[in-house]
Amino acid sequence: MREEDSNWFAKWEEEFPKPEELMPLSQTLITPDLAIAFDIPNPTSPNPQNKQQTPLVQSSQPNSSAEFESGELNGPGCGDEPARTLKRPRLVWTPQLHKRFVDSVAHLGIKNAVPKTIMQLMSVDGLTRENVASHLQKYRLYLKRMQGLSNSGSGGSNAQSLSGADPAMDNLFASSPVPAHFLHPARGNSDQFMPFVPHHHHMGVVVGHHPHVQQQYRQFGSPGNGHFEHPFLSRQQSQQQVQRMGTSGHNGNYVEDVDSAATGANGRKVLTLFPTGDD
DNA sequence: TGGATAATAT
DNA sequence: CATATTATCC
Repeated sequence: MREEDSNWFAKWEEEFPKPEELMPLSQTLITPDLAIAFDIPNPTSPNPQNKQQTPLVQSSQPNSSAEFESGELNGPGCGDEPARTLKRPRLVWTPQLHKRFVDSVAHLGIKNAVPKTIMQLMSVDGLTRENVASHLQKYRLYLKRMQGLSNSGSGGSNAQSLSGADPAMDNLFASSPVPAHFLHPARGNSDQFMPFVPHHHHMGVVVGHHPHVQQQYRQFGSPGNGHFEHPFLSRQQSQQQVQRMGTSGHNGNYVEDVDSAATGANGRKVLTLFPTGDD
């Protein structure tokens, strides 16, 4: 008797942070396309910016970014985007993004959980099949690793304090609950559910560069949110929810809805996806 | 599509 | 320099 997923979609949405609940993140919430559309310098431009390594963290406002790209956008050769090669920077898989990923896979079923389908189901703007495929690969490894080690008990959905699992993987993957069906492949009853395509929040691609901040488990960021509004952006006004769950600096603590801000260091741009309520 | 490998970041 | 994470190639 597995919980019927009759209302899985409902739960799914529940798990997602609503735009209203999201915290305003003053980041470079601009997608390459959008940037181009606005005729502004491409945030993804290979601009050799100086590495602004701000040693200090955003102690004042953890959830507010220190700066925007407004100033650094215009740099030498920024106006000229040789072939606006929309070369997106490395995609940063945030726990939430992973959550969506896992949910999509779970809802699709292992059988249909192919990169293409997952990507489509996720409806994340900016996400490419390659991104999903790459991550899916890692995810599979994680599941495999876990299956091999967590065989005791069919209870099976536990996965965290395993001494065999790689710490790095756990960190990210443990952030999102792994459906039980994942640990046991289609056995006899292998049927998936309907290919329902949810159209809740949409995720946009954000390309920003931040000096630090990335992990979720650490000090609890004070919810002193700074509210910033972007001058432009009419379609994707997104806000990020910076919820940090950190406890005593110990590991073994998993976060549930942690949203980590992607940060890029020195001239490196990071691509971040954030949920938006637009479709 | 999936897996291995390279590249890059931390 | 080692490890981790993502992109890319086949």
